[in-house]
Amino acid sequence: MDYSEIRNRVKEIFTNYLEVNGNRKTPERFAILDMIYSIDKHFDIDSLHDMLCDAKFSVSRTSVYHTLNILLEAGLVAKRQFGGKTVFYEQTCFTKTHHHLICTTCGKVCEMCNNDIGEIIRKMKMPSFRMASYSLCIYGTCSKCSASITRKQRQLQKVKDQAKQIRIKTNNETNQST
Amino acid sequence: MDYSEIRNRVKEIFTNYLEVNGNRKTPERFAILDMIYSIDKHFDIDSLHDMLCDAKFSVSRTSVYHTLNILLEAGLVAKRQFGGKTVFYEQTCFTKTHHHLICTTCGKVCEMCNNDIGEIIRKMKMPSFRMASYSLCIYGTCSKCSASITRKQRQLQKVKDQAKQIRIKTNNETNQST
DNA sequence: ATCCCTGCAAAGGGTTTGCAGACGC
DNA sequence: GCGTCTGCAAACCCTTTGCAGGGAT
Repeated sequence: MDYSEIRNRVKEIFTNYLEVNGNRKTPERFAILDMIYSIDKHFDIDSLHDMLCDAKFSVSRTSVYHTLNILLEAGLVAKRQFGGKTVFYEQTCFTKTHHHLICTTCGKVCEMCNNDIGEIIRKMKMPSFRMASYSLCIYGTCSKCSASITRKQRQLQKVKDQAKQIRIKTNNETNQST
Repeated sequence: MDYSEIRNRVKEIFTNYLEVNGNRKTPERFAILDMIYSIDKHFDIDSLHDMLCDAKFSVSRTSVYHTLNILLEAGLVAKRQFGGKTVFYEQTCFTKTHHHLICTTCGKVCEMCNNDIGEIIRKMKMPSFRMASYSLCIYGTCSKCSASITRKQRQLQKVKDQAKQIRIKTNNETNQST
């Protein structure tokens, strides 16, 4: 399914949801939906708002917040929290299921696909629970931060070694002088 | 490993962490750690604070916040966000790995164990990423809410059916009168 | 014409910060 | 005794709420 078709389909779904729930079909709401489905990664509310303003479609933050809540209820977007303060959102329809790799050092979040996990989760027995969606967050250290931590540790080791050398030297001198 | 041994072991780990990082070993910090490891489920900061006050160990919220950050860095607790506003925490050491079932209707969070998933995640190839921990959140509807939704839908259907019957009756009467 | 929606401004609430006194080291 | 920690109060910031005007139905 290509880009424009996805956008049409989600628009259709949203239209239907708004009608069923007796909500109004305002241009702001469709503009927000459209913008969200033009972003293929997770985003925070500020970025979304900025993007809408840049696209010459100024919507107030209030409306963005309100519309996102409707879209959440409609199941057209998902909320994501990766441990930091910022709350992220992402599209859910016609999207590859993916997981998140979160670097606890720099805070960077990467996406990763793996179909095995999704299958196992869907097959999992959940007594008296009807699953709708899931979110897998993997915390750790990215390559960049791993390298920088190793570098820091090496530097620390160097300092310790130097201190040791100085102690040995000092001891020797003290011993020689006595 | 039994309860008191776990508490001793985590205290040891925390002591070591504080020493290595040049932090002070204050009674508040150990009281908070001890309280956390006496709670075997996730908890929010307010509950933790209340529990400490109830246990005749009044610690300020500020200290609770600060200590939790240290414990997070030390890897002795994990932060959990389930989509709502509240931030939860839970113990990480000597704890059965578990996943969370979150009811998006009532907000209730249940814990569920499944070893298969943990194994697959650990075996998963993550290019240039060193995994430390993971969090799996499963969103859906719990049995109670499922039942109540079904009930509501049935009621709605009943109202619609009644309306239909009235329409039919009215039509018949209109037809008869003409 | 109704009344829900937008958007401004203000309130709300959880978390962080500044600072003075206390206390671990 | 030094330097950091505790705890109070205030600041901070994201999100929600109240309200008046405007637009969808």
